[in-house]
Amino acid sequence: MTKQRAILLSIFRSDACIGKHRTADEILALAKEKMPGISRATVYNNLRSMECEGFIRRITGDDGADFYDSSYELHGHLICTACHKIKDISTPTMLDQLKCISGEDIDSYEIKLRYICEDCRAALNDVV
Amino acid sequence: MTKQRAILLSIFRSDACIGKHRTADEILALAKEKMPGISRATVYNNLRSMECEGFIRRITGDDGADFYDSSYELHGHLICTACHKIKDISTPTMLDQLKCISGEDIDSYEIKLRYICEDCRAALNDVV
DNA sequence: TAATGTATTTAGACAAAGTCCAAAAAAACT
DNA sequence: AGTTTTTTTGGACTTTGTCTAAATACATTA
Repeated sequence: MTKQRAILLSIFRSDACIGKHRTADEILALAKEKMPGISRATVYNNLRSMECEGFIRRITGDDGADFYDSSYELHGHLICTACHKIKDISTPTMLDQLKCISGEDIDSYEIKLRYICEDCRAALNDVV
Repeated sequence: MTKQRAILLSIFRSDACIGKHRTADEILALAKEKMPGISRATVYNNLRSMECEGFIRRITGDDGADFYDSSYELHGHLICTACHKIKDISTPTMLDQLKCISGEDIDSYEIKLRYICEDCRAALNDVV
């Protein structure tokens, strides 16, 4: 266990990440607070291995950057198309259901739901 | 209607795209066959507007390039984690179900199912 | 704990995918 | 035809992430 990896693990266990969705660059910035000299490559390497090992989950972002999610529990994501904020949504029976629909042995899934969140809807109503 | 857009629309209606999943660069290459001087920016601009208008659907790729799908019918995608090929999967009742689960007015969704396809499974079995 | 071998980190170059810009061209409108 | 609006163009630029080889840190074995 290197110092760099320990820092990254602790970041994912901290309030900065629990229940949130961070880009690699945000994780890099958080890591630099604890270890200014940490290299971008190290952060990317570790994010990849932590993803493979199941510590974190990667969400492919709609435009550009991917996001990392500290929960590995399979779940969906609500994405507001106005403010781009992401919320988790629990989908406990989805895996079985998707296996059933597809007739395949699904290893994992990614579900993104696009909507306008309450805040943005309120803001739009104010304008109109 | 510009000539460039007409070409792009015809590409999406052709065998080169129906039932397939193409990257922007592949679309650019197909467009250049019909109009060698067409600009990359034009293809990207049109892909974006065609997506907004509902002619095509964008699938955010797992690594790097996004894919375009000529069917705008909401459906899921089976993605083989070995060969990266994409197959469509029909999900007719999913939108209602997701609205119900989330309690939100979902505009659209994206579902990616990760699995090992039949061909790759067979190839793996041969090795083992 | 010293020596050795293995794995990880580092900086920076590199690559891929896509965006942005201002000028030119084409299309649409009157 | 003349005017206005929209689209296209080429190329520079940005963002996100990968690669590489040398240096360092870690782990292991004695």
